[in-house]
Amino acid sequence: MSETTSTRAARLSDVARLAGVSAATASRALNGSDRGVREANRAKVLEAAKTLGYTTNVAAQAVARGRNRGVTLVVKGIPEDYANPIISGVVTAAQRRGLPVTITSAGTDPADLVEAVHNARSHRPEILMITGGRATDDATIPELVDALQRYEAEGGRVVLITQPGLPFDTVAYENRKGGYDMAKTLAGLGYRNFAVISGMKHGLTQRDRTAGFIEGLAESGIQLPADRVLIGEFTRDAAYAMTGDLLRRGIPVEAIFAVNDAMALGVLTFLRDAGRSIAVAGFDDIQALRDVTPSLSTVHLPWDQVADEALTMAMGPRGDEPRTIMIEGHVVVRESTPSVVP
Amino acid sequence: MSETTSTRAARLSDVARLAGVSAATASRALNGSDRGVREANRAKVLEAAKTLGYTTNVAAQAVARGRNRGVTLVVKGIPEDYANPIISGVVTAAQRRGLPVTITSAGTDPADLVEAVHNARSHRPEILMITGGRATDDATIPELVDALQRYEAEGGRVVLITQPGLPFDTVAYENRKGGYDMAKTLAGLGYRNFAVISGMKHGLTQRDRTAGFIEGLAESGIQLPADRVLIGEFTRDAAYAMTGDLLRRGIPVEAIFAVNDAMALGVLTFLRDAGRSIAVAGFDDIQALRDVTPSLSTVHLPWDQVADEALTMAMGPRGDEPRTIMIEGHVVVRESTPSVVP
DNA sequence: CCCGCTGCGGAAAACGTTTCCGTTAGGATT
DNA sequence: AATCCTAACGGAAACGTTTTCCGCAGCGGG
Repeated sequence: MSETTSTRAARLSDVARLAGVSAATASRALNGSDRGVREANRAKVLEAAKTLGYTTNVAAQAVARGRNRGVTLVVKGIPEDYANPIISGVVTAAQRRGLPVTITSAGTDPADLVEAVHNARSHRPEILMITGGRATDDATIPELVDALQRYEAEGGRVVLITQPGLPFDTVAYENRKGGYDMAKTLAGLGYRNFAVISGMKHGLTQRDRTAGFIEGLAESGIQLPADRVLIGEFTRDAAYAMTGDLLRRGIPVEAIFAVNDAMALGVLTFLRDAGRSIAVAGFDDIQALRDVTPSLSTVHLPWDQVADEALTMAMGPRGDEPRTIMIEGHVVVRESTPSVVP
Repeated sequence: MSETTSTRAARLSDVARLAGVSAATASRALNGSDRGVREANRAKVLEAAKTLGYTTNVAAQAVARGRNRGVTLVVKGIPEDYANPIISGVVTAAQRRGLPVTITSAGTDPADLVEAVHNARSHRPEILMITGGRATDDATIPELVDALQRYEAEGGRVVLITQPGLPFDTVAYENRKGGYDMAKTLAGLGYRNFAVISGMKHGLTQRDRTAGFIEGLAESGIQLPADRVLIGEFTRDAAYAMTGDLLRRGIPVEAIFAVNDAMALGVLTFLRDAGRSIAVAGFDDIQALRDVTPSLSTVHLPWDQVADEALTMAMGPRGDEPRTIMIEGHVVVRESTPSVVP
């Protein structure tokens, strides 16, 4: 406890004094770009800042400017081990534009999301981006919409990466069509007996993907009995467990459609552990798939493009109406769904 | 452009006025926990905050308090798809303690790290946590140390999750010993001809793991020729490519040690693609391994514990001297390194 | 020689909180 | 009934920036 000389952090006025200019000039030299500062002074300020180890106090900056630079990304349930492709997409896209991005995570509970949004809102970022599926039965939606609308009214920018339907600029991807296409593809490969491993009942993402899949099957002349749709948590581990349940029931299944890749991996691994050979298909085309055997058939989504569109929309002028950009995916057939010889 | 009524965000004084109390009281009711507020008033304030859709302006709060609540985590190169186990560990550990965590990512370049730290520092968080390997030849280290020491002098808390040796509280894991143990284990399984797939020359993590491995081999009576240590980027893709180089050279290799799991997966996949059967071992024991075949032998590290120790250290009192906590891993033998029958 | 620009610098007023400190009310103690 | 304590409250001064507004100098054109 000897050398704990608790110094104050250097502040702008310190820099200004050392450089022999006013705080206003120092500010202009360091951050405010619009107005000119004589070259000699600018150099002195930069020099002084360096010797003092000065860092802008962004909090103070945000207070003065009324807004925080950059984008705040609210994500549902980070701790999943398979990286969320949206996160890396947004981070890279923002980096390319020189925007700082702050990630705040919410639990999987809808109420957590609202809280996380409140939290993010309290940072007053220029851009507030929210990702994570919505649920139909979600009682917190009105509250969420309210908070976000208020935020927009205050001059903030809101972009959603999720299902369309909320009154905000949205980048969405074709969940239903992806499921539909996958069903047709699998039927085309000769499969007839299916099961679906899905997530929480009311989640829109999984609901649309499942509904699309069922519709695609129906159009191929295949009825999917209700008990073939298993529902649980939206995670790899839950999918692993659900596959066990499914097999224990002794239903003859030829192919399992999991509503996302992480879950599909859980299914795949369970089947391998159990020594069963059943076709598996997923959704998302996360990078982790590259290292898995058999390679997984899935619906590819161009995540980088999704993130990029979202950022472009956020940085562009605000439209009169909320816009929605739909991104299409396409089915990729790999080893996990070999064609069936009749 | 009709209803773009750009309202001001509600501020504390608005809430106070509506509740019929002073700003001071409103502040105490909403955030300042220490002092008492009469129950009736507290209720009125909360009510008013709700109807106004008030959110604390954390920037202003940070300015007033002089510090931002929570931990800022600086990570090297987020966009890797295999989730960094440290990130999820820290996020969960912080969540459990009710601390908000902000993640800022730096590129892979050392200079990027310094910049990211400057950036993080400018947020004035209570806790500044840095993860990502250090390099020996890193010219930016003095600058980094300087910035961090200044930060501590200003009253901030710095914790590193990386190699020991810098004058800050550090949580480190036994890289050298892990490599060493892995070598002995593999030798014990009967392997004799090895190659190592490693990352950037001067990275301490990979250097220690590699050095430990070589030492372990030596102690088992095996010399590892220098040309058997391949060096490239610290990523899965680079490892994939390096494995190709290795095989093209026609060296008879029985087992490949990759200095981390992501790289080991690249190796594994290349071997599979090339139809070769060579033993592979990694390091870290990331969760993604569960879904891969053959299951990968690796050095297990208790990441949740690492993160937890780091947070505990950060929240506890500051010691007179920087402390270092070493976390040990242990070898896990799985299918990718079957025992060799001589 | 005067006038109006232009370009730059500084003083000071915001920005939205927290917190210090003084004040008041009301109950407990003599 | 007078005094002392304590708890709750409010006014106002911070916190570290940005930005507005004003002043000043220098300069070219009339």
